[in-house]
Amino acid sequence: MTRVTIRDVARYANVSVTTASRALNDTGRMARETRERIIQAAAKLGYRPNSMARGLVSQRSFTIGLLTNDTYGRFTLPVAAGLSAAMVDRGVSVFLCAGEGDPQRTLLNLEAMQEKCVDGLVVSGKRIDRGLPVELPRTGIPTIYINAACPEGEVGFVPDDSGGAEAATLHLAGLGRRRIAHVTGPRNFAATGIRADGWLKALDRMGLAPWGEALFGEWSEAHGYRMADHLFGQTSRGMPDAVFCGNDQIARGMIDRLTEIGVRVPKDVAVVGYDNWEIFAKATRPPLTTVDMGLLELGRQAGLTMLGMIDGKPTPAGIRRTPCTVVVRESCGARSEAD
Amino acid sequence: MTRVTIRDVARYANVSVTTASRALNDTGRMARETRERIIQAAAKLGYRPNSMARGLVSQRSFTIGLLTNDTYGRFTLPVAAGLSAAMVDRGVSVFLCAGEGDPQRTLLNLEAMQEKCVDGLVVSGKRIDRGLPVELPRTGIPTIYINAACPEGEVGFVPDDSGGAEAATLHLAGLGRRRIAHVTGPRNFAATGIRADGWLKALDRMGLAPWGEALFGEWSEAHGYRMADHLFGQTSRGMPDAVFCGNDQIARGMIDRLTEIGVRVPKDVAVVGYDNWEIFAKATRPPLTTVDMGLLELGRQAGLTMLGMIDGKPTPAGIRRTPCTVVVRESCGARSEAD
DNA sequence: CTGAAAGCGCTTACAG
DNA sequence: CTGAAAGCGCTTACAG
Repeated sequence: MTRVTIRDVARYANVSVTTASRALNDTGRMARETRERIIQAAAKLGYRPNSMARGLVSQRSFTIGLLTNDTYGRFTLPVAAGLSAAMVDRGVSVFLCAGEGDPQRTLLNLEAMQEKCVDGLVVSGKRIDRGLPVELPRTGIPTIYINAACPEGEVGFVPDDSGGAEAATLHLAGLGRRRIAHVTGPRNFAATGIRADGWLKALDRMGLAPWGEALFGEWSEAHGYRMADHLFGQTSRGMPDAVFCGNDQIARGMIDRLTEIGVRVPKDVAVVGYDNWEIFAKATRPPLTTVDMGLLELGRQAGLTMLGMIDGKPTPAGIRRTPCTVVVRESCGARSEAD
Repeated sequence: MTRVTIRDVARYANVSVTTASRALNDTGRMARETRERIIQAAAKLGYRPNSMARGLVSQRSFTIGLLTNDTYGRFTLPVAAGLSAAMVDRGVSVFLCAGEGDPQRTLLNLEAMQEKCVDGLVVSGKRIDRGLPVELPRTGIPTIYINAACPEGEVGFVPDDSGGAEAATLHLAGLGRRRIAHVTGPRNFAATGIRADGWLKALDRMGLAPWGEALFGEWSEAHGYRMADHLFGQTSRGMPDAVFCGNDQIARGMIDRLTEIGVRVPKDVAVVGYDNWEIFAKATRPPLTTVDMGLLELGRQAGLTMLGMIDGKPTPAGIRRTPCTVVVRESCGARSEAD
């Protein structure tokens, strides 16, 4: 029942612990035959190196901490999956620390991570203009900020929301839409501003005028629902023929209301969402064309970068923007004739 | 820049490492004054015990592994948050291992957890009748199964779906509804059967006959949408005055379609969902009364139990069912007059 | 090519 | 009440 150690392996293979260690780590030079004999002995005995012992001497724990304040994890979970996948292949595991936006709890987690001697720290949030509820003490631990405010001189990863918004708008324009409105979340989120800029930029590129101003509000269905009335209620001033929404919930509310008041989607109005929250986007009637932020890949990239930082590779500070893509479903009519 | 160790603390407080260790761990007996002096020295120097070193000698890593195959984490995330909260207070951190339902990856994670010498393992899934895609090797590590198939002789946690379904149905009956239908997910999920039984049990208790059979299908809005037509399409055979839905998505589809065909919710028909997926339930028009599975608390309970198992406390095998509660919103009319 | 020894940072008998 | 020593399971100079 007691765990097999490197001593057991060494004894079994008739070598010293030193040699066993070298064979198992593929370092040093030794007779091929010896190395293989040792490796086979390890396999035979079901040897697993004790990473606490290994960490103690090598001063690396082969762990990183993921600090998140995104309780429901819609953003963090795909990121975590990508991160974890990149890491596990290299033998590093990730601690999940749910801060719940509470300074007390965050601090507790932070201390735990220090005691565990994590090799790196990933701070993951749900908005790019807010950091942790506490100041991160200067620990000297490599740190990456994902979807969170990234302090000067640190490295961050963020989806390229400007590019995503542009792509969405260009998709609409490419389908012949000319009067493209934008309904989005609260004005005080950095992301809304960036997406609105992407919308304007794409319109400008196409020589199109924006249909009114960006309609800021909440990230909710209710906001989309209300803005449908706002945009399509008074026919006097004409109507947009497309709406680019700041997230999928808004798009859902928009489409639901449009359907209720007899505006046909996509025939009369094309709608694009943002987030590609699949369970949501696919259930919208019609299924929602939306922007995917590529969070899984973002997490993977961040993981690779973290691995480099841990290995001491020089890593320039600054924010990396990873690509967003338009996922075409049916709410824009791109497939109305094709399929 | 180099980390402060217990030796630094000992030197600073003018005691041996042994005494420092005892003071910091609050073991042994020594002059109060000495103990306090040491603790203050530690605080002053910002000492954090190295848990790898501590783990090496105490044969405990103060970590557990959370193996999940619930990619999107709707179920796992609240569970993980509760688990983590219960654990962090006791100094144990949790590794997040996303198996993605892939045997290869799951195995890799499992090996990583063994190398990390986790004190416990939590297997978390999204359905109670499916386990990990690989057989868990007999490691002797305390293990808890949450929302996943729990092998004979192991300990598991699961929401009390039968009780939840009963409570939902009784809520409906208590509001005077007499013709209560049930629309739910696929027949081959264990949870659908259990919830359907709860529905029948509650009806029986109230002396009510079920309105037709349980309508199995998918866990989707589309299914709810279609079943609305099925239940309310032909007026010839009468209509239910309430529908208990197997999850919130089904309820959402149901309500959306009901509204479209002119059936008023809750006036004509009361609807209850299941899951209390808030972002969803709150956006439904009207906001959805639904069953909350208490996943956060379930996770906390599991964490406490795990802590006990790690400490060697005898823990009877078997499945624990944690309570589900009805969250009242507006889709049943419980508040139609009140508010 | 191989091994004995020191040491990573702790805890815990054991001795005083 | 306090400390010197051994040891947890590894890796890595150092010596041969």
